Amino acid sequence: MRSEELSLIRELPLFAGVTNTTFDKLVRASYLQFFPPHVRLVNEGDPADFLYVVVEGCLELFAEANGHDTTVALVRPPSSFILAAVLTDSTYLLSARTLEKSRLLLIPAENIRQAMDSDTAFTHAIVHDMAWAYRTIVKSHKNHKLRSTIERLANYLLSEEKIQNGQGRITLPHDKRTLASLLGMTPENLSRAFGTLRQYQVEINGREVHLNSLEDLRALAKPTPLIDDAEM
Amino acid sequence: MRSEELSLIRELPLFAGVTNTTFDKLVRASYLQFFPPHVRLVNEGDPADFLYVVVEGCLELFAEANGHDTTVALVRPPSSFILAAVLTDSTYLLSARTLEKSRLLLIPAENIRQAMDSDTAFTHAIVHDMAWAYRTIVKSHKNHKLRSTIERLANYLLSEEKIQNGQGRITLPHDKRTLASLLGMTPENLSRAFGTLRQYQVEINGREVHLNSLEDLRALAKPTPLIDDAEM
DNA sequence: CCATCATCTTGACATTTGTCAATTCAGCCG
DNA sequence: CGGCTGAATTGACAAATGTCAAGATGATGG
Repeated sequence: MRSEELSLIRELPLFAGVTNTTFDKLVRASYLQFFPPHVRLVNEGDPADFLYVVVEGCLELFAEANGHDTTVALVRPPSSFILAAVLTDSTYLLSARTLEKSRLLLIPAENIRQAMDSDTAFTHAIVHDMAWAYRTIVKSHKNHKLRSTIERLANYLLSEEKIQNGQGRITLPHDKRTLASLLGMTPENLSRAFGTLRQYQVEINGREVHLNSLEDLRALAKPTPLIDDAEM
Repeated sequence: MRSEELSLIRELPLFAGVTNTTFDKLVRASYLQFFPPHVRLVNEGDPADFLYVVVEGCLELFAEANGHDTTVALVRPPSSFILAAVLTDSTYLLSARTLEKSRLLLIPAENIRQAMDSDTAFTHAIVHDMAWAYRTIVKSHKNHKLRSTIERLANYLLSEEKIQNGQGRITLPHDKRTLASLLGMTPENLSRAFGTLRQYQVEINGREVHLNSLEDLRALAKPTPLIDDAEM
């Protein structure tokens, strides 16, 4: 592992405040690897052998049932995923695949548990990671139970606008199939929802989206920090 | 606080393995109180001043938006709630109200954080509680995104049957309004869904439900441990 | 530059779910 | 016992969302 990579990983929230000893032990036991796009890395139901950390790229967490699948979350650096399965020493509840070429750190579950026993700062970092992940999915759950598909799309666009800070001009970071699945709708319906948003001054051209009236869009979306704020 | 109550609380998963010193400090700073039914205790958006532990009774966690509300979870003893808000020192994402007369332990957030700094066993208990809560809501999220309302109801009935161990005969623990909201549907639709289930040998009489063919119901529900198992 | 493949879009239609209003039902209190 | 209240059910209808099939579009490689 090169030193620039090491320092990148050292800065991850998961390692905030941990001792160098703990960090060295964890990293020595881990694997840092590139994976090509569209590779399935985790299968729901399998025992949780590793904690994954996204160092670069983008991962999709999804679940399957009845021949359908649905996207539960998209994970970008710097963030771990499937932490809860590792902590409870049980099976993964979600599957994961790369959306793009991605660099991941794989930390053996056993080493995570050992580090928790010996380094309180690490345990604290774990607690924060878990709490953050929990709040994120609670928000997503509220988003789905309280809003229509069009409202979810409108809020998604407003969130992206804030993230990309694009002065009302954003680029969709994923293909529309994936976006539709994340928003809990079919691709056909996503197309129609974009059509409906035209009357709110939303112009779409491939992945380029122009939000010509943030006011109009906000009036429709009614965003609230209790669902839409990213916090951190 | 009486000694029988104390020992009940001492047995909570949240306090598993913590030192007597930590436990005493926490309990001395806390309030153990009865609350009547239908009392709102927590408002989403308010700063997280307390961690709540359900010692007796039943709590409903819900969220509001656009004049609607939806039930996110029902909490029974022994379980804490809104732990994540306390750990991140932020605002509650969910509101809470009693469904029945309930006894709650209110632990000041500040004391939780202090105890985490001084007692590693407590931190570990917190980690497990969080991980369990996270997995629970991930399952709920999958339940909603991957299943129809009837499938959700069918699986709910099967889960209750397992919990109540009723040989195909169960009693709904809540009124149907609440059940409908938990399952993400309207009360009218819940009625109709019960009607549909008649052809799967489900008889309903007030809150008494007879599942006369678990096989038929399972064929419809297609339960999976990755959504429906309670684990712990 | 064309052929090809995948993605996206559109239209017609089916299904699911919600809404509103009316009615029934059950518990409770005087 | 009667009447009140809230919960639950039912029916008729509307709206939201999904499905299937057909085209359009856009990127890619020979």
